[in-house]
Amino acid sequence: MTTIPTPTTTPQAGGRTAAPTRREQILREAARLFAERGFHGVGVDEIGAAVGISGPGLYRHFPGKDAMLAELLVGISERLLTGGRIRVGETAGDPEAVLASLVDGHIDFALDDRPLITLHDRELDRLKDEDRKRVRQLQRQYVELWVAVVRELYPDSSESEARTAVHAVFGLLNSTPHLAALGRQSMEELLRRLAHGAFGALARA
Amino acid sequence: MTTIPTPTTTPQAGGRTAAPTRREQILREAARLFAERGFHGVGVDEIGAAVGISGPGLYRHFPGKDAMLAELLVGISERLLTGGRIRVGETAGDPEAVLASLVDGHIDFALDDRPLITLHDRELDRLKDEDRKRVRQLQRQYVELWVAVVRELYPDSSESEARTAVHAVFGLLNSTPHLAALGRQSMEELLRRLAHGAFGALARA
DNA sequence: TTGCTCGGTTAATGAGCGTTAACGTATGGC
DNA sequence: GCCATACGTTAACGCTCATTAACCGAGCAA
Repeated sequence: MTTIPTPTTTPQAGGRTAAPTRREQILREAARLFAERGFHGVGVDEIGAAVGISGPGLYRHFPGKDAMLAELLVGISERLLTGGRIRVGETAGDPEAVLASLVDGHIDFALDDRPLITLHDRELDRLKDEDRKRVRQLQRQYVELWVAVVRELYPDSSESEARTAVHAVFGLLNSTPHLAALGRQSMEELLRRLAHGAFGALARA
Repeated sequence: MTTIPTPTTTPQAGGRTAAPTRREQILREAARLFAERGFHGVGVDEIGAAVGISGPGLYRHFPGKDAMLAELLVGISERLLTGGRIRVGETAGDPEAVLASLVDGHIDFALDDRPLITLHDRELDRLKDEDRKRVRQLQRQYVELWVAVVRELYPDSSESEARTAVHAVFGLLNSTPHLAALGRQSMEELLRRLAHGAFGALARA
């Protein structure tokens, strides 16, 4: 494991939208392949081939295969959380609007980044202890965002009831990767209705 | 791959509930381990150790590691389908009752056999083409069972809408493996309400 | 007893794969 | 012009791991 100029955070600090750097290409393809065949099911040679370089060439960009997975999982967790926080901030005060915004955000995410969503709950255990702890912490905070607003909206439900419901709705929304039919628009619409329908059941106790 | 007296179906043809045969022990432990760490993440030595024998001893009971996974996935798919068919038969004529029964059955299954439910949609791709086709066919038939009754109950929804909703509710119910709190009874009750809430959203179009 | 089958054991084999070594080549600042 | 750096390449190396070989004791039927 030779040391690399590894930019622990995302590259190009400015936030510009330039041509995708090689690093980003690799991450995207690795995500796709990991999601398709599992972390252990994909070889470094395959990942390399997917971006037009061969096997060990990857080690110019990442210290190892593990590091790719770690960056993917930490990255997705961070994006989910900060996205969620922004949405909560935007609509603060109106719990119904907050929940709607969280649902919409999560749907966008599930539809745009299927492979990452898949990885998110499939391959967490392959991480080094440190990374896994970080990811779990981020996940927990994201869930708490939802739980808080759900309890505000349905005060009769208990803490663990709300938390379970949130996890269940995540399961519902993340079921997306398995399907393709139905087109983006109607998919969005349908998932939204199903999610709100599920949450609504918390009221009719 | 030496040939084995491999009983393609389940052992002890009588249907008695005897002490679990060695074969069954192995399958149960393999399911647990595969669910925890993924098919590639578990070694045969580990599976052997889990039942008190060592690595290659498994080959007295299965022709290979793949065969264990195949039997698990085919088995669960068959049980889901036949269970579903029985429930549909029992309550035929009353779509609402049929759907309720399917939901209850699936919940029981998800709560009783978490590891298998996890495997079911995580490791399908590790199967030989033949087995994978068989599993997918069984899954499809099971889904069709649901789709038929959902469309009967909500005639306004299109075929693909109904199918997507069914998959989504599966995702909701199968989210179970991730949690532990809340006790069996209330978990059942909550999942039931969430699932019906989601389906109900198909009406309010 | 004999000898077959059942269910184990440990040691060897051989492939796959992550990682490292050693080596090239363009490019861009000095 | 020079040389360091970035980015690749191919060829080992070494480990893990599924599978096979070779061997063994306990029942148990004839």
